[in-house]
Amino acid sequence: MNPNTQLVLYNTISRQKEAFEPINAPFVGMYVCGPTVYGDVHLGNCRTFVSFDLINRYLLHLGYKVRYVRNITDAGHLEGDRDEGDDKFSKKARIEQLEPMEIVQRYTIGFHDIMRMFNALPPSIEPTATGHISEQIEMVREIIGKGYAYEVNGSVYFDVEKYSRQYNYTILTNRQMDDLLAGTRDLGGQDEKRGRLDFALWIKAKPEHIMRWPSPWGVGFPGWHIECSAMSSKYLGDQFDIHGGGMDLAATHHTNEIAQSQACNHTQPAKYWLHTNMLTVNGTRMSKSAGNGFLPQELFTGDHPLLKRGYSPMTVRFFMLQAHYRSTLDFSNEALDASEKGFKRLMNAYDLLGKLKTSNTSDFDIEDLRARCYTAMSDDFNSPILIAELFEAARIINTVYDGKGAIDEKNLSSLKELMSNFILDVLGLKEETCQTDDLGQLMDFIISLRLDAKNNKDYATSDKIRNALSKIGIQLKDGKEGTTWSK
RNA sequence: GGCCACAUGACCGAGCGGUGAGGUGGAGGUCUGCAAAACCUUUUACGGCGGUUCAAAUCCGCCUGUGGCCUCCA
Repeated sequence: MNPNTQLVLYNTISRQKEAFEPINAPFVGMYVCGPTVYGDVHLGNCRTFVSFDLINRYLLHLGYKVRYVRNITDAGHLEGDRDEGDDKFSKKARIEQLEPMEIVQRYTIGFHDIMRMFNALPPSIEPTATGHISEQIEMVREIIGKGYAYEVNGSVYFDVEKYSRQYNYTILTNRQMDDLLAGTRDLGGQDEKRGRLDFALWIKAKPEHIMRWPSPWGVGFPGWHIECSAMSSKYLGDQFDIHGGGMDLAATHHTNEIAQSQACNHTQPAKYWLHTNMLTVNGTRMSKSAGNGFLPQELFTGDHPLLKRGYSPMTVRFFMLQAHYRSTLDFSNEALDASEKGFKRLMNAYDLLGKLKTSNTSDFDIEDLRARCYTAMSDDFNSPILIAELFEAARIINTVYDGKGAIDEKNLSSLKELMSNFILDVLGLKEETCQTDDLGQLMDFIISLRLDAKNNKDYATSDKIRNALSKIGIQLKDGKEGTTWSK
């Protein structure tokens, strides 16, 4: 690693880039809001988790001991406007004739499968909301004890207006309280909330409600935001380094998390708040409600009206990493096509590293390139610039391979380390072609047959072999050193 | 309606006060039996109108357009 680069990251709370200084270096605590597992994760969800995978990987690469906590929301979030209606799990369960926990299990496994395909490292701890009901109840009790929440009819609400007199409720979004109030609808007569901005910490369960737990306020289930506050403080302490999630969570979910933690512990839960931007389709945010989302599986197979064809998981990951995590990224077939070719080019160069011949002199200075890679990543995890630098490395590799440039032992060795560090460890990209030994030997044999034909000037046969292989997705490349192939 | 972002070449995307980021595509060339791949050259853009500055894609103002949040969402 390069100790000379200071990592800076953009903190939503200050709306500027700040030097990253962990509370207890070399330990770093990072909490990321995970998925709600009542349905398949769509590609937009995946983008956030790939972004935080990059952040996690870079922190690890820099030598930090990261405890990465990402929750699974499997309870309690309500649908509808006024905390009415079924919870998502029991509703979905009724549709599919399954137990709520069966739904949770199914989609949790699906989520893990997808994350594995994207080559995302698993978090250190992946707590579930249903597994931490008592912690949530305890936190609600404390908030009531501190005077920032009140019970009505078996439900508990957070008193936002009281809180906002002592703390800056809108610290994350910098909104004015008056504007927030203007944006809310009138409270109906039946509403139990005292203030229109108040939100539920604990909700009384209706008789038909399946997911329910006993509490000091009766049988019910936790509100939307309390799980993250309870679980983050349990595993990372009342104050930790990084809290992350999608930008859509900042205004409501994270704002309320901060309020809960402040009210309970009188501390800001996280030092740095990181928010990833949305994936868009034709300029519009991909979301469940807009119906413009598609599933990773559909993207891989190409089985979707918006898709011309399928793209591999690593192509999609590379596509995501070519944009900065705080920018929106617009999805299109053309953009995926471009990323696919770029990704192959980069990985092809990486493969060539082992075949390079060294010289006594070197036309390239890898040290300088290496420094630029660290500079890019340390500037708020700027993976697009890192990738641009890696393409420069690819050019060097290809030039040397072509015999049009020289590299010495020392620079080649640092080039190998650089490529491996950044492509594999930091960007988390991996080879997708499974070149088994059997296939390799078979290909060697076919290539030797074709070489015989070529030597006999039997180009009809040599082209026939090449065309046939091309049809099954294997490209032959005749070079000075002989013929190579790739899938 | 309120608040907040963003507008970059054929496309995707960095940059955010002063040397053509990069990828894809297009054109030309080198290599090759021909291809492919690779390499070289080329394709020099920053929504509009003002302003600040020796200098602006980059700062400020206005306008236009798009999007996000305000209601579950990564």
